[in-house]
Amino acid sequence: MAIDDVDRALLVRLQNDATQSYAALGQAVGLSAGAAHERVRKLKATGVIRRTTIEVDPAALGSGVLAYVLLDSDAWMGDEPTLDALQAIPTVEEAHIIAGPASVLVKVRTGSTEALQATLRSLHLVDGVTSTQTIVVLESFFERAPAVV
Amino acid sequence: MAIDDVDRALLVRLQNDATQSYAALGQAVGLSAGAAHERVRKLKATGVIRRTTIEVDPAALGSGVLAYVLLDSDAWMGDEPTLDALQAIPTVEEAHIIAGPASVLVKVRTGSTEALQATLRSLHLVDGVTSTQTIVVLESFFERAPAVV
DNA sequence: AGTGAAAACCATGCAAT
DNA sequence: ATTGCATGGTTTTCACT
Repeated sequence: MAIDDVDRALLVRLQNDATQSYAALGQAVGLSAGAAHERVRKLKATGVIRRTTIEVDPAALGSGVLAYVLLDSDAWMGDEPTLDALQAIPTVEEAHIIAGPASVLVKVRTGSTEALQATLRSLHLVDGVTSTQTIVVLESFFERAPAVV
Repeated sequence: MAIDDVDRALLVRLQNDATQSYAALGQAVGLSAGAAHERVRKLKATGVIRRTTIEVDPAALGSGVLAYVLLDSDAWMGDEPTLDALQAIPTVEEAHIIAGPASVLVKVRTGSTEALQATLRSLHLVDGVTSTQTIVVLESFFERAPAVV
């Protein structure tokens, strides 16, 4: 799909506030409400907009501990069993196959260091994992949505 | 604020789809539309729900390269000038002060390895940064929203 | 692709409990 | 804190451009 500057402007505005009306949205980018609606419909249909969602404050829900964990392995971990095992751990927010010393990088968010420890235990139990290296976040400067280039 | 199971159920449903009506939302958790609306209003007022937003597919917008970069420094980087400098680089999606060998961990998303290189150059120009260590993501298993515990 | 308007639907406020 | 209802606004569709 071809995405032009108007689409990008719509995406930026919806990223900031997805509750605004199509009338407001259209006015901001110089379009009628109907036209704005049609563009957003297409962006959703083609998958550029994955979904409309809420951004939750993890700290308000009691998840104040953030860490990144590097997983070393004795086998190739790029297959579905690994994905399933990692996805089954609710405190694992991201999982990536990486180039470099380790095999997999996961982002973990928990409510306490004890819960982090429990997650590390779960990670050690994933097939192929031989060791982990944990990077504990002391303070987050920011976590923001992907830039709309 | 006290968050109960009904609130959590509402949060999970809104994370999946923030476009549904309060009638549907209320029915799903055993509440009237008005009551569901009132609960969501409070969750927004107290900051548990930060905002309603769209989730964009970075790949569809031409950002297919993901990397994590560790920054070493010769000074304390936990202050505002560092935050501002990192925030000013649009390809930097997250920045965290970390415990361990390096000082700062940043998440970078670009459209090409050339653009990644340009971001690394920008990171080297940030005050205090002495060296960087880049972890390139080969494949993302998943990136999902924080779990509502 | 965009416009303008019509119809169905929903958010929002309020009185009552 | 929840309900049911009224109303003003919004989404959604459609004929026309």
